Amino acid sequence: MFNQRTKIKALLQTTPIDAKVTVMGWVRTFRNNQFIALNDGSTNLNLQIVVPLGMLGEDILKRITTGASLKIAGTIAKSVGKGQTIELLAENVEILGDCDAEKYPLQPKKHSLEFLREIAHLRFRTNTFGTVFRIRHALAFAIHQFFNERGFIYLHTPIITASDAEGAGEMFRVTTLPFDGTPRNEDGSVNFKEDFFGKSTNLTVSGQLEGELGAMAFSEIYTFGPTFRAENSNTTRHLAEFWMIEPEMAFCDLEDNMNLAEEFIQYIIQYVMKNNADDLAFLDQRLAEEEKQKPANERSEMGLIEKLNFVVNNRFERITYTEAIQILLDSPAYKKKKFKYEVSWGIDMQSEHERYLVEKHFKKPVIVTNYPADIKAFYMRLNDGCEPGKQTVAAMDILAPGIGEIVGGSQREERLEKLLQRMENMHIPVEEMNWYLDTRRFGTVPHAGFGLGFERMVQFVTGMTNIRDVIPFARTPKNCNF
RNA sequence: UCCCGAAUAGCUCAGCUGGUUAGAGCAUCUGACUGUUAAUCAGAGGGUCACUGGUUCAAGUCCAGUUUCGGGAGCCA
Repeated sequence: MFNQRTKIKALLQTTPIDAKVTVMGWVRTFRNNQFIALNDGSTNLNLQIVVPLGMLGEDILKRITTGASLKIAGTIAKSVGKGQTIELLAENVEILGDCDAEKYPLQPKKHSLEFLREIAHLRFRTNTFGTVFRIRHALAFAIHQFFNERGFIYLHTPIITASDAEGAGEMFRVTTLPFDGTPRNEDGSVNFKEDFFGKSTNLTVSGQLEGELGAMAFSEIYTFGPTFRAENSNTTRHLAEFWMIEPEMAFCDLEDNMNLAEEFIQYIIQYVMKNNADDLAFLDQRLAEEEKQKPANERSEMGLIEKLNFVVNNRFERITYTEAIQILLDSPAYKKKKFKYEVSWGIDMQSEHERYLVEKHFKKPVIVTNYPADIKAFYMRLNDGCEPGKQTVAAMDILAPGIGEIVGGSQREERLEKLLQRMENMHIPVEEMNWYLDTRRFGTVPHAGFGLGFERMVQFVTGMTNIRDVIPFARTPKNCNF
């Protein structure tokens, strides 16, 4: 019985005047006892339903409230009023689900994002979040399409891992051991032999190491899955559970890696611009109104769509870490002592430094390459021929305006001896990593890859400033609702 | 985790140097009206001023602690 319904997006696209259709959706507003703004989530636009005066009894009219779900049959007509091209002249209105107006928290008015975060189970029904999550979907789809078109294999790397050498922060423990009467060894430490996997296990912080194993057979793979970090981070760009895309390519160097990352980002933005124009238009306007509230000197120079167009049509700036440090040292900000943190070759650049490069100096996405080896992970390839004391690795970070680091990647160290040396220096347990090292023992090849934070990408494309507003149900320290 | 700020009606907020009965807009309810666009007009109901303790004749207001939220920083994607 429900198959007969027509989606509102399709109606607004095809405008089939005089067609008899049935629509189903939720009431956004009911004006004048006569006009229902109906939304079914297929688009951010509503379909106006016209209920002829006197057609419905008082008892039914009272039940058409904001949030109620309806099934309406009628005829599509050119709209008499302004504000929409077509409307549905109702012939039959059925209430599928009532919505108590006194208890329903969503009103036909502007709500704060903070309030909507507290009712995340209902916020999909708002214009803003409907739009954000349609774009999130479009980005996810575009990502799969991009890699599929290029012959990458989608590899499902494990979520539970026994490796603690991934080196990307605190991990969530996975265990079935009881809290009371935990089995102990003679020295008092926990006896993980009794645990489900017979060893200590955690949720993954990265699929990269397993991804590399796939690339050593398929040439190109990518992962796209959830990732977990038990960091006590309370910021607008961190989550305890987030999604990450990690391509890994054999026969690939840092240059190829950068080219792919840039093409990739431009491709998925273009996909959304083409397929979610209504959604982007809504967000563009939303952001423009928000900007108006700000003092003139804090307003961003570009609108959302303007910014996306710019990113799609311009090459990213590419500089080495050494050049980046020099730009910072030569900057007016440095000379006026505006930076809180020191700048010198060897530092791990702080947010203020990255923001200066991206937002003030270049005003576009910037790829920084060849970082000092001391501040980067063990698996990154050591560059040959460095100055003494200035050893660098073939790493690259893409920094985006307003977001910061959106991509982190590198060419991997494929030379067994150098990798072993590096692991020893960094106290990585070599014995436990033999499965990883085997790729270097048996037919090793130059390879590279990167990780893209999916939520940060959604933030960039939607202009949402808080990462908790671009994931359906955010997991952050002290918050695991819904 | 650190720094700063906030918490008053369902929502968004006002409430001054402490002083009668804590206000507004929107939402809700009742009624009117009907081609509306977050409809409009009239009226009504709605509050443990986050929590705990303290100062004071008197605390929404001052102080301390706790909780939660927001912004920034660190860690990072």
